[in-house]
Amino acid sequence: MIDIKFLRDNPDVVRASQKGRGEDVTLVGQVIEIDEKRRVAINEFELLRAEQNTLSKSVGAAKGDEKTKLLESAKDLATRVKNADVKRAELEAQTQNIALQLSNVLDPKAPIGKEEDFVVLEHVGTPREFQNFEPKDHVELGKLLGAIDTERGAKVSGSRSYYLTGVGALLEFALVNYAISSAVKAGFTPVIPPVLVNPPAMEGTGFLGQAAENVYHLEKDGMYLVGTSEVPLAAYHMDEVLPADKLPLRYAGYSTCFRREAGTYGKDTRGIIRVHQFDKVEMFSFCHPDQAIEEHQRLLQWEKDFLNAMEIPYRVIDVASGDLGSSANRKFDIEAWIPTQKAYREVTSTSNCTEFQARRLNIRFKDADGIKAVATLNGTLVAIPRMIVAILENHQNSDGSVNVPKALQPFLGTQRFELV
RNA sequence: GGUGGCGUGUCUGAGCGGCCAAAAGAGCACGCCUCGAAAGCGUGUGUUGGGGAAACUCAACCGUGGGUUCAAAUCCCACCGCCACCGCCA
Repeated sequence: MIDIKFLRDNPDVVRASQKGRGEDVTLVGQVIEIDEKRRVAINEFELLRAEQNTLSKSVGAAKGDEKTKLLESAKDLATRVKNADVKRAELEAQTQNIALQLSNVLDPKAPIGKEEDFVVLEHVGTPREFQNFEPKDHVELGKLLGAIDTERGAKVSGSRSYYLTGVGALLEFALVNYAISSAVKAGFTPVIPPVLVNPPAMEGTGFLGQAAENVYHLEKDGMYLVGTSEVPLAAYHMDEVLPADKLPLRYAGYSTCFRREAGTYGKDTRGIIRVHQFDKVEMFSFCHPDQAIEEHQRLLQWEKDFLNAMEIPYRVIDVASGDLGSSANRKFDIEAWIPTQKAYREVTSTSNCTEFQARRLNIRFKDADGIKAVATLNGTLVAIPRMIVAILENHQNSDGSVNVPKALQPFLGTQRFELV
């Protein structure tokens, strides 16, 4: 949620941000208008309440006729207080309601435009030339290696489902182990969070807004399945005040992620690029707002380190304003080269949510200047299926066997995946 | 799932319907003492919101949400959470 005081002082900045995102600009005016009314209502209520507090005290002290008389007027005042309070509560709720619809204020450096208007920041590595053979896609390779079984996945769980078997399963463990051990080396606290969360956690992280249709909701229990461990990691410190000298607090969460993938019919229907369930190691940082931009760069660097270790060519893009999540003020995606698609495809993503998410979740820090909202940032260290796709396709040999990146060899005990 | 107990500030822990932002202790900060420290002594120490340039002032907050009352941390109801015991269970 946006800071209403900031909005009051800088309405044009917020308007420009909304415009850049292609979102409703008139919300800004609506908030200002209702906020005005809200403050008037607060004032009315508080004046009446103060009067009531004084009167109530004198009722306690009074005796006999005096008391009967006072009670009479106190009763009348009580109803007026109640009415003023109801009005105040309504306006507070309305203000909140509209303010929550506003997205985070864009970083001025974020490219303005729609999804396709991203800016490529850099290319790392060179897409491999397949001289003597036609590269196979990951579905075919997965079958040859006994690593991925999408047919049985569909039989048991429908479309966009799969089994990782044999070296596929082993590859997941290796990726996770490599990711977690490098995260621990970098100072992250490894975390296995709950994936079933309650409404405050889900709402607080901002996933029940535009992204709501992609969330699995267990109505009987009033719970949600998370689409990323960002949710339980962010909510971990919900309603807490963190000591400033402990910042940044960095967590690496390993969890299963659930996504309905509503509205993606026909997109990536083949293989495991877009699935309903996958495992992921996610980095999450709570830091001082003044440090957020640097921290964002660090997260990006750790993501790049991972891709480098996997020996996969990729590019880094600065995601355009229209394609940012509502909490992010800037986002960098890493896209790995997928040979059979002759395209770069998203494998990781890191967002700077500044204080936007923390304000909703009520996560603050305390230093000499007082108590303020922290900044939160997140970034993918490794999303398993997409990384498997990238590894299989980029490191395949003509017979369908696949070379294992050096970094993973200690975890797998082999240099090469052979056909089954 | 059943029964019982409990939820108060950074923590422990008092709290009779009005005198309660809330005793006491601990912690923390500052000061005195000291060569320095510990101990001791003294002072201070919640958050959010409204108004105000500020000093300050007003209001709200005792798990959450309702209710009773002129007045609720205190009484009533619902929910959530924690603890104990029983039942079931990987």
